[in-house]
Amino acid sequence: MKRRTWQRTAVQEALAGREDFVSAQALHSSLRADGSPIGLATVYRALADLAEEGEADSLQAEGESLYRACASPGHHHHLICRSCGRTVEIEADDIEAWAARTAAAHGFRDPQHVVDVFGTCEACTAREQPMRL
Amino acid sequence: MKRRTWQRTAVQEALAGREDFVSAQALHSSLRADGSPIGLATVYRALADLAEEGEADSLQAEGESLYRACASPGHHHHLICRSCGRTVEIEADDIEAWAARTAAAHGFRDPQHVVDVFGTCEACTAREQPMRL
DNA sequence: CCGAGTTTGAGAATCATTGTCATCAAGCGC
DNA sequence: GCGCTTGATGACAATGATTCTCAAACTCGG
Repeated sequence: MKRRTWQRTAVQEALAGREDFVSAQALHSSLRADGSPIGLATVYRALADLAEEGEADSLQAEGESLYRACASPGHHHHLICRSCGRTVEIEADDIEAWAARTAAAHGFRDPQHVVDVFGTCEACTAREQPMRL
Repeated sequence: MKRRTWQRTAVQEALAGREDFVSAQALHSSLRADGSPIGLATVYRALADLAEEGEADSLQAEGESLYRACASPGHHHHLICRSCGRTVEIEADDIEAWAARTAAAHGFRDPQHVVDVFGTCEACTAREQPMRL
């Protein structure tokens, strides 16, 4: 059976408290900074579990895994600022349909897909090019 | 200036000779198995270069980078068998448009996107469930 | 409260990838 | 063809994220 320990709760809450994608390492540092004596391995395990249970989304960037608490429970994708990490959840039924159709057209079963859009958000665009004129 | 060494050529050819995504390690083993005394670091460097020059596609899976020679030069996506790695290149202008539209709708600039579809190809489906009845 | 079975955590271990640096060789000018 | 300059190579160390190990601590059902 799955047990409810304060460590798991702490990870869950720490994740819920941010709206950007974080690495396990960063979340661990953050927790330690807040005075929690949680172990690194535990953070990894908790995040992996959350991701598996669908309570968190994960993506790979620059060789590390990043996690984020899911705002909406269902399947969705992300629009991520490549500069500040701010993330917007987006739904795209058209994409789901397209992926399923494409897979089927080539005889592939059990289609899964990775669809993420990266860009520079307004705030970061403004910060990087302060009124160039 | 960029020099043309037999090592780079070997990597390029080894990649062109396969139609699935391979890891740098696997490609290195493969080359060594064919009698080439090429070094691992060199394979990594060559693949990174090829990817940067747009001659190879790369994607992250299970914590490692996989590479594949590009059949079509332009922008495209992949339909990948999660069991055998066989890959089909797919084009999806609709997706490009959707990604651009979505990014713009949220004020994001310079949209880039990651779109890959995974599934189990016919051959692998057949192999894994040999006439279950 | 008790006992069984999970979970934790410190540190070791793993694994892909990158850096180091002495040596090698591609392409230049001659 | 000859040498030279400089980027490329490769054996190995170093890095960095993630996972494993295993004894001790803890959760939950009874």
